Amino acid sequence: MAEQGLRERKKQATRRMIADVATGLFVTRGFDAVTVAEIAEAAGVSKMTVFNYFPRKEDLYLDRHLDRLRELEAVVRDRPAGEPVATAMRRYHHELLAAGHPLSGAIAGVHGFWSVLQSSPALMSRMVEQEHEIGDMLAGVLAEETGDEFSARLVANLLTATITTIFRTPVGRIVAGDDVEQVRRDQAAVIDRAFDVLEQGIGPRREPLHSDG
Amino acid sequence: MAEQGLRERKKQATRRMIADVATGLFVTRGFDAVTVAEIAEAAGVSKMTVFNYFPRKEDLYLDRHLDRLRELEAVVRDRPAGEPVATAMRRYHHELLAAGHPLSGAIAGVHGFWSVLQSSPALMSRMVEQEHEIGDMLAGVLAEETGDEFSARLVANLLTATITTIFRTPVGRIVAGDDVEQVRRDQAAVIDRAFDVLEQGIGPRREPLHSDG
DNA sequence: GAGAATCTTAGACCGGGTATAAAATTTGGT
DNA sequence: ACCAAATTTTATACCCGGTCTAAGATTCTC
Repeated sequence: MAEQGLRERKKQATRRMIADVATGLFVTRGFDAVTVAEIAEAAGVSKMTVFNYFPRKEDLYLDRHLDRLRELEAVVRDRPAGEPVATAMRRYHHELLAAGHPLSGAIAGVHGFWSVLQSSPALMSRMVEQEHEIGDMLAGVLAEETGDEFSARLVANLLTATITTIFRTPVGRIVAGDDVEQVRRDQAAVIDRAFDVLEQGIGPRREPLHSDG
Repeated sequence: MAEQGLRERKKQATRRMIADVATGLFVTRGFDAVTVAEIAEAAGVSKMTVFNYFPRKEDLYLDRHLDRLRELEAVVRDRPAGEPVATAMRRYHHELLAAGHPLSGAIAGVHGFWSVLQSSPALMSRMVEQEHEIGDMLAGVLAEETGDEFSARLVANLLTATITTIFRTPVGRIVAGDDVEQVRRDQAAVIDRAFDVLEQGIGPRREPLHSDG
């Protein structure tokens, strides 16, 4: 997989070049105001070639999805034996945050990224679809582990809801104008509160096991 | 709101007529194979008029969404004071099931409905969007009640995930060929299991407070 | 270097969706 | 019952995303 031929290397380069050109146009003029024909021309390539690499226009902007999907899959698959999924996911999100990763949502750059996203319903819709794909992936992995199709689906959907909430909360605050540093500091608590609710449920809080109140 | 003029009554009739004609064409020939121009012609109306009533083609098929949204909102808003949201939602879904309502998902008709839905990515995508709108509505109502924006969002997303799981589980089974009566009998347990997980979380099961076996 | 396999291209084409301005219809007042 | 204003419907032209096709260019394999 390391030693690729010239053809494969050219393809990867072309793919990245097209996505970069497109993203540049999107951030300066907005998603809807840029046509695929324009992108093709600016990238020195034909319209068909653009669609060759990116089946939908939206994929030109949301091209990191596959990487993220695979990473989340690895988080679940490679967790220590016996560890609950939620625990692994919680740890992973704390790591993302500590590393200042864009997907933590608590970073200055999200402003530009998100404003383009928000400006186009098609783009938002595609992102929701991608979140849904994450849910499908999780459901598949969990079903493999436990054999219980229904529980897997349920837990996967709850997990996905938690993850998207964790991501969108800081993004929303930063777009709303909150101080990025402050958002970043708060984010660890956001992660923990979200996973606490996921693990313990939204029902009325139960008294501790050996009640002494 | 009861006594409408002639104009308003005609509009409602036209709207329903167009949706019915469209649905008829969709179920016999598939969503993608029917063009909006065809629908307009079959309904004896111009293409522009179709788009006047239904902004997107997908809305011609998923035209019950607004009703459902308002009903779910009423479930939350009109629940007895002090009752947890999850309790109200659980009760509502049991009622849907007992009434044999299509939105319970456990009814013979879903087969046709769902196969059309599945045949078109655009339709599926639109439905996911609608589920998302339910989440937004719930988040809004809960935020009004508690004032805690973040918790509201989180709970709303978890609730939405639960609801969609409850709906899709029987639909999936019926489409897969399971006996409808059996699915219907199982559905009450599905609802309870789902809400139990929502209320108590996916974490390791805590021992009951005063264990009595 | 030849031929097979693959990638790119031009160009025509389809269908969803919008814009515009004119024609038809309902409304309310008299 | 008629007229004028408001609203709805219509025809038409148009844009853009996306697909199809067949031919041309490039890379691979032997």
